[in-house]
Amino acid sequence: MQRESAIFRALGDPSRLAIFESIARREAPVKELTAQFRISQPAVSQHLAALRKAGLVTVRRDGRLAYYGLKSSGLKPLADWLSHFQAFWPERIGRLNALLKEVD
Amino acid sequence: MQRESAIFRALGDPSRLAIFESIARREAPVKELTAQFRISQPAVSQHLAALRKAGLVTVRRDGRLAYYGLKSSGLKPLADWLSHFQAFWPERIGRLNALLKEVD
DNA sequence: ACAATGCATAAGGTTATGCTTATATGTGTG
DNA sequence: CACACATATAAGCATAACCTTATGCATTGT
Repeated sequence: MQRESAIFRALGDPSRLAIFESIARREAPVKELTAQFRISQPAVSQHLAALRKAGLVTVRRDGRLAYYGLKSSGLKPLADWLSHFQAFWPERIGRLNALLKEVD
Repeated sequence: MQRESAIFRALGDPSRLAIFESIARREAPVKELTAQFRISQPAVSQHLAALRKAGLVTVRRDGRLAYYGLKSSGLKPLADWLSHFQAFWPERIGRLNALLKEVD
C-alpha cells in the first residue's frame, strides 16, 4: 500500500526512469550508464541507489565494476496494484490477453 | 516515453496516491475527499489538479460541487509501459491470466 | 609499491514540491 | 440582495529532491 508509492516515486524522475529502462534492456556497469546520459557519475550512482532501495534493480560486483541489472520481482507490486484497475479499461483486456497467449 | 514519467510522478506522492485510490473506488466531490484526509482543502485541490494534469482523473461539475472521478484511459500508458517488462516476471503470468479469465 | 580506474559517499547549492493561510470566484439559499 | 458554501488560486514557507565538485575506498595494472 505504501510500497507502490515508493516505486512510483523512484520511477517518477525522468533521468532515473531512463536509467531503469536502459538497465532493463541489458545489464550494465555504472561506467557505461554514465556515458549514456548527460549527468555525472555520482548522479548516476545516486539514481542507482534509489532504484536499488526501491527494489527495482540489483547489483553484481565483478572486480571494480558494478553491474546493475533488472530485479525481476521489482515491478511485481506495481503490476499487482495495476491489476486492481483493469476493470476500468476493458478495451485493454484484449491486447493484454493476446500478449499473454504469446508468452504461453 | 516521457508521459509515463509524469504518471509515475503524479502517483509518487503518498497523499496523492491515496486520493487517487479513493477516487478510483468511487467518484467524490472535493469536500468529501478533504474530510477523508488530514490535509487542508487547498492541498486536496492542488493534488487533484496534479492528477488531472497527469490525465488520471476527470472533473464533473454539478452546481458548486466538483465531482472527481477516475479517467478510464488514465492508467493505460502505465499498463502499456508495464507490459514491456512482463517477460521478466513469468511467475506473475499465471495470476494475471486467471484474472483475465475472470473478466471474460 | 604506486598510479590509475571504477564506484560510492559527503558536502553544498539550487530548484521543485507539498503544505499552510488568505483570498478570489462562482453557485445555491434565505 | 446578502450570505453561506464549495472550490480554485495566490503567496509564502519548510523541506526534499537532484545536481555538482571533492574525496574516500577498493581493485587492477605496471
